[in-house]
Amino acid sequence: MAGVARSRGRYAKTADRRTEILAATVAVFAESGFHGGSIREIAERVGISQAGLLHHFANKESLLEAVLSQRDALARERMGPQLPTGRALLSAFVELIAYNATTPGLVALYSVLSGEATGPDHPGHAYFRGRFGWVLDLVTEAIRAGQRDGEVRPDVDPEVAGRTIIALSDGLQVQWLYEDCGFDLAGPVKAYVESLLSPARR
Amino acid sequence: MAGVARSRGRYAKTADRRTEILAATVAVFAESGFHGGSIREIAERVGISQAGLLHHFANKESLLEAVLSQRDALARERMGPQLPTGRALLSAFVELIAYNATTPGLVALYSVLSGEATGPDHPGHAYFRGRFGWVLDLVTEAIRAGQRDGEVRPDVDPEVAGRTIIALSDGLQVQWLYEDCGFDLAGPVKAYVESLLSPARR
DNA sequence: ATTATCTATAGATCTATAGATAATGC
DNA sequence: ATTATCTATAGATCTATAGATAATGC
Repeated sequence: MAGVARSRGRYAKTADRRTEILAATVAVFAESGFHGGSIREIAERVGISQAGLLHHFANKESLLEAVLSQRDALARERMGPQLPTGRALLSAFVELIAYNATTPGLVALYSVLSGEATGPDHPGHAYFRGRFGWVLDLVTEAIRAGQRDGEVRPDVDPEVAGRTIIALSDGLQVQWLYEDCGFDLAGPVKAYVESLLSPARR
Repeated sequence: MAGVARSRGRYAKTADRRTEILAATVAVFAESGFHGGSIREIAERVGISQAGLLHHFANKESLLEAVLSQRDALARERMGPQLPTGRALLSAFVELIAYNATTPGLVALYSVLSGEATGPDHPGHAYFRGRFGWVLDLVTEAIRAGQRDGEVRPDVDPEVAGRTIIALSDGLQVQWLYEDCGFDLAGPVKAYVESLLSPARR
């Protein structure tokens, strides 16, 4: 369409500013949740005014979306371009939990928001619902593949074991936060995953 | 002390009113969390004014305390006066999860609040921290007792397995809420607990 | 006479916008 | 000239209190 002004684009410092804002958002939502945390608090930590922050993110929900998709991008980056399956995916899952233990802030963000967003009216509800769906499919399918290849014991129910791995990981992270990161987060997940493997392959 | 007026006590209807208020509080906190839910919303569901509600509970934190201790009282009532140990306690734990599946509102209350209260400044933080502590002790000790009696496999690490049972239960409840109660909540817990038992005793 | 409940409101947030000023970069 | 940031503030909550009225029960 004619008449649509082309914008000059963001200044050089903007990318860093947005990164600072997202880091503060993670911290505030991780401590207080979406409802409990305020834009003002986030702005204060960044050292700018609340209105200044809203120049970069239109509203509170944009902050939530940005913080959730940033977390996904980071995880995807860690996992590489294509996901493994079978036993290799289960190992990658365990390693991801071990990696999570190095970023307690992100663990808190995930635990607080996934609990808070359980209600259907929460702005993060659809995100987590979708996430639980595809993660379960991914893990369940990996177990099936592992069974076809003889890596995973044939008497394992793929869906039950898939749910167990995910629930165990999520539940442990909450425990870990209440215990001030005082135990090996990945240990129990590793132990459970190993119990699924065929004896010969362990 | 002299001069302390003795109060007449509550009216007959008060107990019921308080029960109604607590039921609405469970529903509201379960949907929106402590920060996201408002006293006004609770009062509205009961059909009284907000100030009328605050005649029965001094403030928002009192509502939280009341709702948490009510949940504990209910669980204690279900478990009976003295707790079992060993294999019997593990079975009781599985049955408790199966019972939880009949009260989705309480499951949501617990999941939302335990996630939200992960931050040390949340008014429910101390409660959940304490709760995670004693539940872990209880389950870990039961596994040790089970091993002494030959009910539980000797190669099981009691603390790791204890954490696993608790994390699995908590994580499953969150999954279950996102999937609209669409799977057998206790199933995976039962399967895991059985995997801990000595082969001869299964 | 005491408890239960209501209306009204103070005081504290909190989100988001309007409009002005400062900084950046074509 | 456009972007970034600020101050000021509107408008919507939300919690909790003050003080009045209605209901209950000694």
